[in-house]
Amino acid sequence: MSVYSKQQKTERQTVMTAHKPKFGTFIRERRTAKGYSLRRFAELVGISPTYLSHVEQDKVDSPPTVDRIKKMAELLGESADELSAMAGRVPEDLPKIIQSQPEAMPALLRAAKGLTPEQLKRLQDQASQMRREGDPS
Amino acid sequence: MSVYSKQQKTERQTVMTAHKPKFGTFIRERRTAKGYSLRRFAELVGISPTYLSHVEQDKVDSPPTVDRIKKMAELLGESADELSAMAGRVPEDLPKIIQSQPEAMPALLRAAKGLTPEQLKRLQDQASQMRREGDPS
DNA sequence: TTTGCTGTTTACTGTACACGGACATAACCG
DNA sequence: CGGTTATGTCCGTGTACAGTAAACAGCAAA
Repeated sequence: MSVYSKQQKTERQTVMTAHKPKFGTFIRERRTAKGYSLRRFAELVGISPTYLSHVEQDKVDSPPTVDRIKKMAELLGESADELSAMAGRVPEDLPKIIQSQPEAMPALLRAAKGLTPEQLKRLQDQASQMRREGDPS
Repeated sequence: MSVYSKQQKTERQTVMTAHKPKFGTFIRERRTAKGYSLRRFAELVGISPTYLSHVEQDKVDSPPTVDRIKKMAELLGESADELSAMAGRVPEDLPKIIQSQPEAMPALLRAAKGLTPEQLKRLQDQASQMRREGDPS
């Protein structure tokens, strides 16, 4: 470690250590419940059996990328958003949405921080309605 | 490339190629406008002059990490969110917010997709008001 | 007891994100 | 004019992340 790199890899690390139900453990539980062998499931997801084994044992420092997580979710009948959160990652379509309005989207998220699921649902409904109404300018 | 790795590094790549105003070019313009030398600015940001030079020439495949971008924004008097978007990255506090409500937050963002800045502002205000009202359950 | 599955371990690979030292160029000062 | 100092750049190197490959051990059926 040199004189630079004073505040490196902070975000990912802290996020990663935060997945409570253990991503790998959860995947293994669901995979076996679905009757997939490790090799078979790895093949369907598009990763190596080796890597899947490591992931399911939580032996990897950072979980798979979002596209693989999405594949897993589809095969297991789970929510991709839920799995992504468990893995400490952001669902793949969200960055583009955020960057399309670099000021307003982050501001909205920060304002929505801490709200209950019910409150968030109401917000979501209002957003949908705005879209139906069209641009009011 | 082996039999696996069929759909690798999709997200980052596509996002990266999307920064229109060229992140590096923009940084250089703002830095020189502020009268910082490359070495001085690099020192303040906490990166090496070499690396900064590469970044400003857009010679790097992917721009700096969010924490360094944030530092740059502060020094240059620019919006960290704006710079992050330009670099194809998500502001560092957002992943945690999203993951705190893995279903509702992505749903909200998707519903808000395509709305105008004015509409988003209205949503944001409503969110702020909800928070003041507290949990209605 | 071999075959054929299961999952696991050790070692290796390629790319992203960065650092360090040597370098060329221009400005400044005596 | 020559030497010093500050500018930015090129080339090589290092490390972490996201994986792969080959070889392995355990077990069940033929």
